[in-house]
Amino acid sequence: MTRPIPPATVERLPLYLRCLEDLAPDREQISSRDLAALAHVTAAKVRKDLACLGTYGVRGKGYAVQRLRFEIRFALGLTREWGVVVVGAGNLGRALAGYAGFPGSGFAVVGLFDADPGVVGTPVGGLTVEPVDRLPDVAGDEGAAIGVIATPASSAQEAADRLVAAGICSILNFAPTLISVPEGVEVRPVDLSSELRVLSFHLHRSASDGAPSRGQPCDDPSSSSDS
Amino acid sequence: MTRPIPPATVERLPLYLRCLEDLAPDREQISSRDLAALAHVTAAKVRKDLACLGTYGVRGKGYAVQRLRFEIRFALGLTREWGVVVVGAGNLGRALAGYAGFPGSGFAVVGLFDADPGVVGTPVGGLTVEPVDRLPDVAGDEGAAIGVIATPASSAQEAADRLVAAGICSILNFAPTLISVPEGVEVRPVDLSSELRVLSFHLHRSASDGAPSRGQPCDDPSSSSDS
DNA sequence: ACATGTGAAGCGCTTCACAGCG
DNA sequence: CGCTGTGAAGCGCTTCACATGT
Repeated sequence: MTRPIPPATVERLPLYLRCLEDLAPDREQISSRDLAALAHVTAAKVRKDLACLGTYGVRGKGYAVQRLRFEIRFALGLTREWGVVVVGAGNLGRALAGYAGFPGSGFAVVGLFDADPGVVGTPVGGLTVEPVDRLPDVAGDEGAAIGVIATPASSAQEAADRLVAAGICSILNFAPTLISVPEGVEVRPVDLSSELRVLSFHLHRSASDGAPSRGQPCDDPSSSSDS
Repeated sequence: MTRPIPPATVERLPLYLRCLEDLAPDREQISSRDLAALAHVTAAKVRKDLACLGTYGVRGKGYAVQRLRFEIRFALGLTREWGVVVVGAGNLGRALAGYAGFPGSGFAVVGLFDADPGVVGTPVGGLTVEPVDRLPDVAGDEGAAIGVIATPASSAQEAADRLVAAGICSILNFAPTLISVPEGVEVRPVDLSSELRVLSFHLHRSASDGAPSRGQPCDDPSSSSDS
């Protein structure tokens, strides 16, 4: 039951959870097919993924929504709250600080830091921007477990070093650069520019395949796809 | 040479390109091993990926940096500039508008929209926030090809519908919800809350495996990993 | 009859190992 | 000799099909 969950499944569990959370409150059961439609995946995938949790659905009926929500939260470690610190208090950092810590999310932003003295002291949501030097203190006192890097690329490695030094070993990196960290520290890059470039690839490709137009090979306001 | 490039390779090309762009200007050659170290991947992967481009390296020497940069840009469709419109002018939207359109990126933000009349008219960078109703006009006039959704989840589907109606078929969705679009429209979700939840999974897991501490199983300030 | 759980087949990506070329 | 380009093996994920259970 607590067999190693495949990475691909771990990446989808948050998706299922969000679909389940958005469900009507009176919905008690859901089939793999219906959940698959909501999550934009296949039903077989849903069943295989959920089977990893040791959560048993009911044959002929489906899964108990409430139970399923709990099982996924449990598997993801969302039965407790994790402290998050954000480094970089520009627009992005401020957006992420508000975005991440909403009540009930399982995450609480406990610190927002910036290297620029001109920004330090600014109130953001319920927090005040602090100097990066205070990172170790805050992270330690508040028991922060996750760090978010929202600095320019040029400061990202330094931010990562500070986070690691403060005992944080899970990092979300929004800066458009790779960072190096000691073994045992997990970094997940989130990169706008790379995403745009991948979109560019597909635009470029479909522009070449037939349609000679300027990059809008779709003129088909047809079916709103799945459900 | 223009054989279908595997999706996994497409996702890595922007990474290689960024590494090449960050290289010292006088660097003329680079081996697959060195590029692999910079990109945090394996050398075999680099060679297989680059072979897809029909870009030939020089045996015994490596790849010509300049040439390689051009080939990757070409493959990604970055030899021209793509117009980008951003829907949602909160902190996130403003951050993305500045982030995406910097000169030389291959992208130009041509419009920033918001449904809130209180925000419309605000200057952001070189742009002014416009009402969403103007989206079709601006997207048409400026030839925008990519849309970025930076609205709350509750408005994301509507934003997507407006983008599609305006003829845009490549969407980057930063809202924490799935959106449905007609076939032929590509959507890439970028989701902070899911990323945090995946990090939570790993924290949770390593906290269970041995270390009884509060979620910081790493106390190992050892090697700064690879190269 | 309906929907889950699961072996097995299918498929793509990664890794290996080395031939080939500069 | 060094490094690329590439078949082949290895591995994981997805899909299929159906036995199983209600």
